[in-house]
Order: sequence, then structure tokens, then C-alpha cells
Amino acid sequence: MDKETLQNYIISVLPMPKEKAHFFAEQFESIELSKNVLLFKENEKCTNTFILENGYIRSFTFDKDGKEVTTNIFTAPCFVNDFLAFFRQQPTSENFECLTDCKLWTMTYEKVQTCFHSYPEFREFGRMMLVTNYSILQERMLGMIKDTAENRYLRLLKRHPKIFQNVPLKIIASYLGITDTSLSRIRKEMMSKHQ
Amino acid sequence: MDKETLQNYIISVLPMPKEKAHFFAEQFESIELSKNVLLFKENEKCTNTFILENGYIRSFTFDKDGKEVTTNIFTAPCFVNDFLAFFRQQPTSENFECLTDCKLWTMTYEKVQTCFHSYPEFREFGRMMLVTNYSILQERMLGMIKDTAENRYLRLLKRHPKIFQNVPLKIIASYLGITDTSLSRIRKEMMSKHQ
DNA sequence: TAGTTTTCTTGCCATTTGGCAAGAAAAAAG
DNA sequence: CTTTTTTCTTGCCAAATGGCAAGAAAACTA
Repeated sequence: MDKETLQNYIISVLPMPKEKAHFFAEQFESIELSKNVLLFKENEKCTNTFILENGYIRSFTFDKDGKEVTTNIFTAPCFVNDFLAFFRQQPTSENFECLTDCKLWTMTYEKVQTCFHSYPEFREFGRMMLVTNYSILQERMLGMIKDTAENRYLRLLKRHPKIFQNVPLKIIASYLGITDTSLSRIRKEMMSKHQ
Repeated sequence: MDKETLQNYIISVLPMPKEKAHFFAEQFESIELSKNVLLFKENEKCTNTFILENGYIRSFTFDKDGKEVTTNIFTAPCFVNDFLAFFRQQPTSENFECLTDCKLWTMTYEKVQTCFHSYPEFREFGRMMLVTNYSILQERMLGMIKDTAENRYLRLLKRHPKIFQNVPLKIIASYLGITDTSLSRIRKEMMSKHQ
């Protein structure tokens, strides 16, 4: 069970001595999940928090017509959680689903609380995650307002090209706020534009 | 200069002894702004954080076509800030504008930092504000996905009926993600439905 | 490899939403 | 109180987006 990657990830989020990071890494447990497995279901309490080491996960909910809408696509390494629901220990309103086989690190809510209490750096690490996720949400919101679907597509392609090799286009389309039909048309448009 | 209201507001956000709340309230400075004044401009650093005691404020940005889009409408009492920009001391990407004459309490970034450093309760108060704002953003996002414009309208009407007496419909429409034309049609529809 | 399922593209048409503009209503200014 | 400005409503038309369905392509299964 190699926690080197996890340790480095922790340091990348919040710079700290290796020993500290190593110690925190030790507090996580390993877990492997297969494609299509659900981490959380809507209306369930989130008992655990996760860090994704390998694979792709998405969160989704349902719109007014009962259609799935992808709210986030998680690319390793990153933390995966509904932070608000987790920290308040309230039911989440989104579903989290493995899009590929996944390797994760996990910690229970109780253990997180214990660590928060005992280690200021861990508290700071938690705050960092909160701010980062808040920031992602805000950027997404502003992107939806300020950008066309085409630009959102281009930005995602630039930032996370690997998603396009591992996640079906209909899920990406949904994440971009359009239908797979429209995304297909945008891609076609762009092909003809750029020769 | 009566800080009773501010003190009570602080307690409502984070329960604490009156003396503590009183002390924190003392750290804020009073400020009054007229209708149409801008608190922050896009791309400016946020040097201060604010608590709105009286009045209405909105935040807005511009969409792909250069049209204003209202991202939030603040109803007193509440804190008003781009928290991410403030805590990172980075330029904000939104504008904040008084929709009415406003009475606010304010504190500089430096003072906030000093208080964070010296008082755990103040730190907790700050964390509370962060979580609350994160939560508002998330709800707004999910609302945009899961609800029709009509439902968003009804919800706002129920939650903050006073906004409708103090803020022009075109701004409310923009906040709901539609044009004033569409909002007008929705209102007409509803009139005929509910006799 | 052959068969089955899922994903992706595309055409056709319906629906939704927005732009514009004109007039009514309300609010603000003088 | 009158004038001016802003806000709100409404009709007409254009543009964007989506639904549906069929076929092509790719991925998975046996």
C-alpha cells in the first residue's frame, strides 16, 4: 500500500514538512471501486470523505424533467466530496458515480473531526479544500454566465484533455450545460472552422 | 452609533456570549453609502469586508454579449463580500452596487487578519461566513438546474418578499437567469392561473 | 470473430427564449 | 402639479436549443 502519491498530493494542496504529510496520509484508508459504482446517493448522509488517486468520478443530479445533469467531473488527483453536506452531516443532494475503475483514499467523519481537533495543519488542509471547492463552483457559475458553450468546451479541452479519452461525450455535454446533440454540432462547427 | 443590531447579527451567525459579540462589533466601522454607489469594481482588490445593516446591494458581472447579469441580491442583515477574492487578496470578478441607500459595517483586511489571529471565535465566525456563502452559491446553482424560472421566482418571492418592493424587476429577472421580458410574461401567466 | 450494446452524429421539426420597439404605468425631478 | 425619466408590459418576429429518431461508429461481450 503505497502512500507516496497521496503524501505528495497533500503537500501540493498545503505545503508542509514531509513527515507531517506522511503522518496525515497514514490516516487515510485505501479503497478501490469499479466503474458505475455510486459513492454517494442523493439524500444519503456522507459518512466519509475521499481523495481520488486514480480514475474519473462525476457528480450529478436531476433537472425539472427528471433528466440527469452532471455537476462536476473529478480528475485524479483531487478530493471528492459534497463538503457542505459532509461538514454539516446532512444529506447530500447530488449523486457521485465512478466513471471508470477508481482508486481512492478515504476517512470517516469522526476521524476527520479528531484530526481537526488535534492538528492545526489538518484543520488548515480542510479549510483549503473548502476554499478550493468553493472556488471551483464559483468559476463554474461565472463560466456559465460569461461564456458560450463552445468556449466552455474549449476551456475544458485545454485544461483536462484526458477527460475526453475517458468520459462519454454525453456526460461532458451535460456538464457543459448542453445536450449531447448540441455538443456534437459544436464539435462539427469547430472542425470546419479550423481546417 | 448604535451597534446593538450588529451585535445581535453576529450572535445569530455564531452563538457566543454577548460581551464577545459586543467586542467584535466594536471592531467594525460604520459607513453609509448612497444608492448606485459601487462597493467594489471588477478587477479591483477587496480591501474591506462588509456587513449590511440596512438596504439592498447586488453583485453583477457581464455576459458574453456585455450585458449585465446580477449574481446576487443582498438583503440586510447579511455580509457582503467576494470572500474568495477577499481572503486571497486577489481582484474580484464581480461588481457590487448599492440598490438603495445603505448602512454598512466594515473592517479592513489587515484588521480581519489580526482578529483571526487573536480570537478563535472570530476565526470561527469567518469560517461560518465562508460556509454560508458557499452554501448560497451551491443552492443557487442547483436551483438553476433543478427549477424552472417560475419556481425560482416563487421561491424568491416567498423568501424575500421585500426585495420586490425595493429592487427593480429587471434586476430580479437577471438574478433569476431570464430577461425582464420573460419575467413579465411569467408574472402574467401566474396572475391568470391564480385567478 | 460475430453479435450486442452503447455512444455519437445528423436531419427535421417544435418549443423556448430573446431582441426590439411602442405604449402604459410608475417614480423621480423640478 | 407638471415634466422627465425610468420601469414594466406586450406583440411580433428571429435565433437558439432541444426532442426524436435513424443510422454509423465504436466499445464491449461471449
